Amino acid sequence: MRDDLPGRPCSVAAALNLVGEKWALLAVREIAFGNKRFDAIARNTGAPRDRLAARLRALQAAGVVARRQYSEHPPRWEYELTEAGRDLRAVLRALRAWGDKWAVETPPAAFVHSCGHSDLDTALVCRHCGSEVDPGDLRLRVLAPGWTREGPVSGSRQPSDDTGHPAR
Amino acid sequence: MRDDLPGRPCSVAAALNLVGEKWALLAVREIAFGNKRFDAIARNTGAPRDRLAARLRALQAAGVVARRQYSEHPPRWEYELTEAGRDLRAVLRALRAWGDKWAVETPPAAFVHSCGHSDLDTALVCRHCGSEVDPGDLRLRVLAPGWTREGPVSGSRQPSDDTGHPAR
DNA sequence: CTCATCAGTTTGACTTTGCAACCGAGTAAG
DNA sequence: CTTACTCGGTTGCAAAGTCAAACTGATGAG
Repeated sequence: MRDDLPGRPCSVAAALNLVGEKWALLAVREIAFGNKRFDAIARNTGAPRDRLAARLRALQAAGVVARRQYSEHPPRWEYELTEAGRDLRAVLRALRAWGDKWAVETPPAAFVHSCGHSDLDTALVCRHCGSEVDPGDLRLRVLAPGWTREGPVSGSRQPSDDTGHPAR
Repeated sequence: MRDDLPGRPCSVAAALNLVGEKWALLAVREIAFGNKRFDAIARNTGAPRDRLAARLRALQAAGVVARRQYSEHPPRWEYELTEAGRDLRAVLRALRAWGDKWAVETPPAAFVHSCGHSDLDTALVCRHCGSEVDPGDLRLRVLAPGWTREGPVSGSRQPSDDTGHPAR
């Protein structure tokens, strides 16, 4: 949507630009739980109703949720996740795992995998070599022109420094 | 830290309470990249310096980053990730994957796994049964008393409704 | 002496948020 | 018919958060 984000060009920043506002991910959480109606989302997230209305509109514009009328005569709407919204469940899983470990004493909810074990415990596996991924085995490659891992190349101005003469 | 969060008791909400403020995760991203100094973080995230200072203090209080003096005489500090901060890289990976797919045209950065392939592609595998986890195979179990997947049990007041007589 | 670096803080304008009340369409009870 | 209630929001306003730019203060380089 917006490309004029400050700082390093980054998918994380771009993602947060769409779903990083307060209450946005919690609204997605509730819809993913199957609570699709405005009142239920407001009650279960605790978000102020006006903020929630604004967030749901933004999420709709970002293509994360869709608004659907499920009753004509008492005019009623519900929100559902688009494919992009369903993909956000991976982000919610990561946040839940981190929060279970570092932000709460005892987990207020848990996932059960169909294999039967009552507590989901997962490993991240590289599809190419089949081995579990250790964060230390990852090397970042910066593809954005004018940027390195350390920052912008030697103080050059990013926006439209196409004058040809060296910066500074 | 804070338990008086509004809405459903949830590790996702608790996690966002600690790292969900604007710029917090981008600061963690930069520190994870090895850019530990205040100026580098400010430049590479684009965050206003006052906000960044506030976020770094909050992250320090949350135990996500640590502030270390690396030079005495020109008094200089650097930030580094604690174990909790390093665990946040999983959240950043999930956000990056989502952003790569849904928030940008072409990824501005990519991870290379030590196995040699230039683009990281991972699968989530259940440690118990060894098979890849399909989000549809997950069932949520709500453990928090007084709450179900749908919301609080029949309109009962959450805080200290231990009177014994039914609500409403 | 002057300029630059680093790590912030201060200032003042602006934007977002939270809260409570309200609204309108429709349903339900008396 | 009147009153009350549900759903899905909107409105008004004060408080809180955010922004960009300038400033501070310690130090070191030329």
